[in-house]
Amino acid sequence: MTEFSSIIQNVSRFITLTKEEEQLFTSLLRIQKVRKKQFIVQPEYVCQYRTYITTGALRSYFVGNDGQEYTIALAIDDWWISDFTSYINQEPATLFVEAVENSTLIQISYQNEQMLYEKVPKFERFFRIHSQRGAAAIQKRMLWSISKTAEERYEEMQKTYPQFLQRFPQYVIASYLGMTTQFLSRIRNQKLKG
Amino acid sequence: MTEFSSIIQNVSRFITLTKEEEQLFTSLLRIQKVRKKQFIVQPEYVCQYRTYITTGALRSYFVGNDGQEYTIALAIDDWWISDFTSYINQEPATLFVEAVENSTLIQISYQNEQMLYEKVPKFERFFRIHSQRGAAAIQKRMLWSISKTAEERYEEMQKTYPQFLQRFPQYVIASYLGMTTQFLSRIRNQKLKG
DNA sequence: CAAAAAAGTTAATCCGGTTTAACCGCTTTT
DNA sequence: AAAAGCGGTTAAACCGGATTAACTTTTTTG
Repeated sequence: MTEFSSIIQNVSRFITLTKEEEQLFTSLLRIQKVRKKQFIVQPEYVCQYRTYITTGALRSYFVGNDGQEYTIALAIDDWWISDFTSYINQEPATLFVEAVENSTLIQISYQNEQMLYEKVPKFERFFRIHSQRGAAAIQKRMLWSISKTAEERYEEMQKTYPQFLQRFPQYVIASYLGMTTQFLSRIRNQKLKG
Repeated sequence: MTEFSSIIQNVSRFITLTKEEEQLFTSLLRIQKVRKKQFIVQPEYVCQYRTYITTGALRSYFVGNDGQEYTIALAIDDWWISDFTSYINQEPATLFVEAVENSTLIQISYQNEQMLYEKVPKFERFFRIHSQRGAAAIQKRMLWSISKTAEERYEEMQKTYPQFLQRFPQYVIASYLGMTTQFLSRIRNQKLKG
């Protein structure tokens, strides 16, 4: 039972590791504590790490020319987060990734990930499956964002990720769901009444 | 120079294959010709194949309860397409995948793909990178769909994939861009004027 | 603990894009 | 060659959700 047991469990959903492989893997990781409101990725800097959340809550978001925030991803305990586009292409980020709560993270650097693939090729499989699932999730979200009303999107979130509604402030939820805080407030209110 | 040379080139962007590996790979593929308007995936049937387009044009789309079509993906020569969610989880599809032109496809079945991973683990890497890029592309599209106006989305498409505007009919483009054909028509018209 | 800043609510007004509907080519079918 | 069907255009009426703005509540900070 170490500080790495949760990430090893997470990885073990898709691949099986020997003790030696586990050790090699964890030797390439670093533990990072961040405080609420701290950024781990900022636009124009290359995203250096793939990040796993041991405990806490983070979000990634984009800021448009008009200053409006668009939340791309929400993540809590046992989820992964990053500006993946920046990370995989090792190019400047376009997103912020910000801690919404004080959090404990486990990170792997791009260099170490490449080394990991060489030494334990199984991880190609892990991240393949992980990326495929991620792509499916984003696609579903896109489909919802273009085909459902604001109210339906809110209801879906209530049903699928009720924990998120507790842990993220309203303005974050609203920007994740693609609506204004005012409109979200109206929806919540008329659901209480109606 | 075989019927498989284009797919091998495509795969060789990310991994290097020996002659034997190439042969093993192509032995697991099948070639499929489809005519315009034919479906290769339909809702409720499990998507059996990952599909590479040698030549032609296809699209995947979702039909809402109201009967409205939402185009998820457009693909032409040298692109991959599927209902990936259905394929990777081997669960019933929610999308249609339809040929927009007479097309020549190369397909790998789910079973054969698993066998390929066993015999040539490099393909884990290929599909990892492929999925990561796919996820990045969908994410960008989602960001555009929530943060840009209909006109900006059309202009972006004009800039990024001008070929698509030639090969897909207007109503497909409109549903890909998340607007009505009427509104797309208006945009195109007022851009001509001025 | 007070003051200031951030988060959330409520309501009036406004607008980007949909809906509805009529019409015009072009293909396809018979 | 007529009929039918599909893809595309145009325009009026309409609506979901944004904008603006004033206010209340909660959280953060000195």
